[in-house]
Amino acid sequence: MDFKVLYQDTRTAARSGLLTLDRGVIQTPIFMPVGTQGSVKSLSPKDLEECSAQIILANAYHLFLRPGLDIIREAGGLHKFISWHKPILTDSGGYQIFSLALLRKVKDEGLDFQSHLDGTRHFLTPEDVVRVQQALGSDIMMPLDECARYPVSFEQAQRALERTTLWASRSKKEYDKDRCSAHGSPKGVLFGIVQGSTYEDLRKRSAVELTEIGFEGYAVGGLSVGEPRGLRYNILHATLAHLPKDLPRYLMGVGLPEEILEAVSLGVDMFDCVVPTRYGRNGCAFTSQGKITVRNGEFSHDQKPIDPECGCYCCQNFTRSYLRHLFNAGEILGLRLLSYHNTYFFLDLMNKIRQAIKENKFRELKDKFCGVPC
RNA sequence: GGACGGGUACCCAAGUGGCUAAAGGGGGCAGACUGUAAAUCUGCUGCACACAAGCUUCAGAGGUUCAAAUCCUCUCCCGUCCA
Repeated sequence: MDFKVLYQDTRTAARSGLLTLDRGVIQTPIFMPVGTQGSVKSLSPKDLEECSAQIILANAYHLFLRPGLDIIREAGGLHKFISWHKPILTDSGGYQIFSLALLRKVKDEGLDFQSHLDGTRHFLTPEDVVRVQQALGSDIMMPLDECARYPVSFEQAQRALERTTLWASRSKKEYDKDRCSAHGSPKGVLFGIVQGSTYEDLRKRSAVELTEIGFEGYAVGGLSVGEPRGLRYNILHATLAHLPKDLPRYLMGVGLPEEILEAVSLGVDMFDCVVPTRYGRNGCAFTSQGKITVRNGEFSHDQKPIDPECGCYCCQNFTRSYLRHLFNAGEILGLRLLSYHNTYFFLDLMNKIRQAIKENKFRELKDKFCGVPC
């Protein structure tokens, strides 16, 4: 893996660069559409290419439970299985510790959980989780971490952070083992995940400890879980200050367009979020004029495209009136077209961000965008 | 002509003396969604109103009762069956 910052904005910490992986070169800042179960919901790999996706996310936890590693191995790895040949970042399942809280018990040794699908019990160690991701053929692997809910006491946040560091260190050892054994197939890299909730000193400690272990990139986890926005950016800013400047920084699970702009201005390189596809499925579209709920009555006679400034297939061919009709009639095409548009919109925004950084006009872009309610 | 059954809000439909401005669906209107157990979830949906009081409702008209969508009488409509 290689990461090069090519352009540095002079008025903010925003930067643009190239992240080179075995399966492709990624221009940063980048947004990664989320395909938890090996599918960016309702979109085909062809759609994703048309939207100029450079990398997508998949989830090791979900794929481990279903269809299971044997089936993915049989297919020749995740890329072949899902027919997506650009890079894939796999999330470990750390977030599922957070979102499926009722079904799991977190121990230092690993994660004891019950499948949300059939109730079967499983035990996964951080080493297992690295091996699962290696078996999938992941390009960027995330270690098992403990994502604390919000709000959480200092002591609990500290415990989650200590466990995250312990697991990070064990993940790194497991990862190093495999790297020593030489074989020619594409190799994934391993990132670290900073935790520490909204406590600046915990965030600093987490960042420092992970940097000592040494990863190929660093993610900030445990944000956008309900904390106030102002606090979020203070914490993000404080966290980034303790991470290496010459390695990629990934803000996990974020976010809305204005949140991405804010985070880019603080120096974040990578994002992922379910928002474009989930909002799309639920009848909500992002536009250059802000967010609109396409289901709403005001669009029943609106013969304009979702976003007149958008060049996507949906906006070039269909009206708001038709999209609203599709949603009202429960037609599956509606949610697919909106997912397509939203994904295109987010990736186009990232393209504009990169261009603006290159031209040293990022501040102007951000101000223009954040003047619009998202 | 006769015998039953039925007419409840935008639609379907429950309710058979007070706890009913009226269950539940559908439809309509709005909101939420952030490393996806989500094509999901939450509100509102007689009128008026910022809220509260208030006003008008269960085919229509009369009646019984302290109290009626609910009981009685007549009328009008709709279905099914028999002549």
